[in-house]
Amino acid sequence: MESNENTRETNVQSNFIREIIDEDLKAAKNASRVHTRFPPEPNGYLHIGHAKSICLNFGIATDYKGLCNLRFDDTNPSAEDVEYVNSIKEDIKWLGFDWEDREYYASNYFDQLYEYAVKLINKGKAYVDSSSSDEIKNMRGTPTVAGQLSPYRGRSIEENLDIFTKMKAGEFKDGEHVLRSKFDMSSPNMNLRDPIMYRIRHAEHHRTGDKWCIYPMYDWAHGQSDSIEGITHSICTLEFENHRPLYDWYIKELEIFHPQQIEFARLNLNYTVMSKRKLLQLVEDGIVNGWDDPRMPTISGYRRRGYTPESIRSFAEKVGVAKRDNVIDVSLLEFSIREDLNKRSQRVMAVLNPLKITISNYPADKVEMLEAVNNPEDETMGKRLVPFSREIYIEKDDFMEIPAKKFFRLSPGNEVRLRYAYIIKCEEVVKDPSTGEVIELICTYDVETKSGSDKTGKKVKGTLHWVSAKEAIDAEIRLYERLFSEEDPLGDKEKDFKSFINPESLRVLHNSKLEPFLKDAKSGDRFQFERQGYFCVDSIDSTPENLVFNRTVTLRDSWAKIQKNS
RNA sequence: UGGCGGAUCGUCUAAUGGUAGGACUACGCCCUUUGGAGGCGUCUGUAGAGGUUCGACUCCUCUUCCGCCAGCCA
Repeated sequence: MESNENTRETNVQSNFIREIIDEDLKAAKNASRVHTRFPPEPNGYLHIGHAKSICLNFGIATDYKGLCNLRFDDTNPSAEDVEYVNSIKEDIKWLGFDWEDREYYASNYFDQLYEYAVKLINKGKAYVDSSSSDEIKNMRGTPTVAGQLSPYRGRSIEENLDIFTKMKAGEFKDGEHVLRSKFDMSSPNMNLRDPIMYRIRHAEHHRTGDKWCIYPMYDWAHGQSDSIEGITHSICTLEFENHRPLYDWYIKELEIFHPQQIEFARLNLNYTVMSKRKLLQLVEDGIVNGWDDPRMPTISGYRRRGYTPESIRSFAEKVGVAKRDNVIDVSLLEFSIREDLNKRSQRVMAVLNPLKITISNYPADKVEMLEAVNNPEDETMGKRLVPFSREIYIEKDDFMEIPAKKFFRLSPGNEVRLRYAYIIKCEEVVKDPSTGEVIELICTYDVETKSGSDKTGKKVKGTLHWVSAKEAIDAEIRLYERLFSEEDPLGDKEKDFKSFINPESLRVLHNSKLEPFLKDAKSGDRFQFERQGYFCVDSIDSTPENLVFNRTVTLRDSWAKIQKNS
């Protein structure tokens, strides 16, 4: 349906990172090269916070005519999986970015990293520690108390080399030894207290199989990986700021290319959680239906929900880049998708909760085909024909037997316009005798008021959407709301975040009636259901026989606001 | 109370010694055959106290508050 799914926006706003790059370019640093990278660990699906980082890194590369690599930080085989690398690649592509042939893995560098480690041992800057993990922990000290030197810290270079070789050769069990850098056990920066470089892990790696049984720690792998790839600007989140002195030290001791690390504040959204660990819990506990559940803040979740790549890119642009902690209001994300879909989506009429109307003075066998505009924001999208007949459905919410103040819709004796059709008047209310529920309305129409040729000058306050009963097609509609009912689900230290799940986060409607235009809707197609919101065909569960639509986002609803404030 | 980093409308984000601006939200009004969209407008902000200066969000001093760091996770 959309042909321009993956075009780039222009007019990007500057930020402190771009200013640093501007200065570097002015000073002709790195031969005026700009090379970034996006370095996910394949241990979960990408979320909207990653989208910010992707847009930042790939966006900078594009705008400065540089390059951006995709590099998987796959240094921990026990958490990682190819399922995740595939989903990550799909998500980045869908967002509209291209790493060309630069798909790299930290595991590509395991041999080089091993050589670097040997070099550090030879320089007397690394040693094998044979303490247990508890002992190491206890000797580390606290932020205010210096750590103690490991009894193994004084081992000779020869002995270190010997044991490290045997570690690699698989002669020890998990946890028997680690390789540590000999840095500073009394540093006030905990990251510098002889950080571990290698641990023994007899685990199958999704790329290197069983070639290795020692795996580098992130802190040992990351900076050198950047260096090997010639990354000029290594952009990461704030929590790695404390690690930068370590990365700089490794680079200096190894005498290799020095990428500049720049830290920015990660994205947080209210009414959701953003850590992969917590999202994994929601998946594993069955609270949501997988990583791509439309309620998840994952890229695949938003995609299935009906968000466009453009809307997410535009959102990433709007939130900005800075160093202070932030919590973005989800309404900004919702604004971004409405803004995009308003311009491009096909309009259509769909009755979510049907109420039958019989137009008593309309001929029983007559069917009129009425002209409807496909998108008032874009004339080139043309028009379509919608069938109209004696029996139609309107939305239950569009009728009130005793109208509230400012209720402009249908009520007994009142007139409203049917979109693209006639003005009707409610003459009679039919109720279920046992429950008192309104089950049908008997109305009359004014033949002179046909849309487009109405010369009666009649003015009505409300316009309703509708579908012709006989021609209507059925569909399942999934109404999504925010996943959590609390703005900050992690804010209460006493209660588990999962207890704040919004019970209304998913409501399924089975009796919805759609205009026949929708019968050919394809997986992923997006529409505006007039007066309701934006919906898309579910990519997993929808079939031509059983259409399933997901509500991406509601339209802004000023009537709901009036009700809420009264 | 060790180190590092932060603090500008309700929420984000600009202003880099010279008119505190934009976006979202909220609230009005106009318009409307989507109570949509659009248009116009309003509210609200430099954490506090001193100092330097003709002039301070910006520079200096002190204070307060917030985040991160004690994984063989990333």
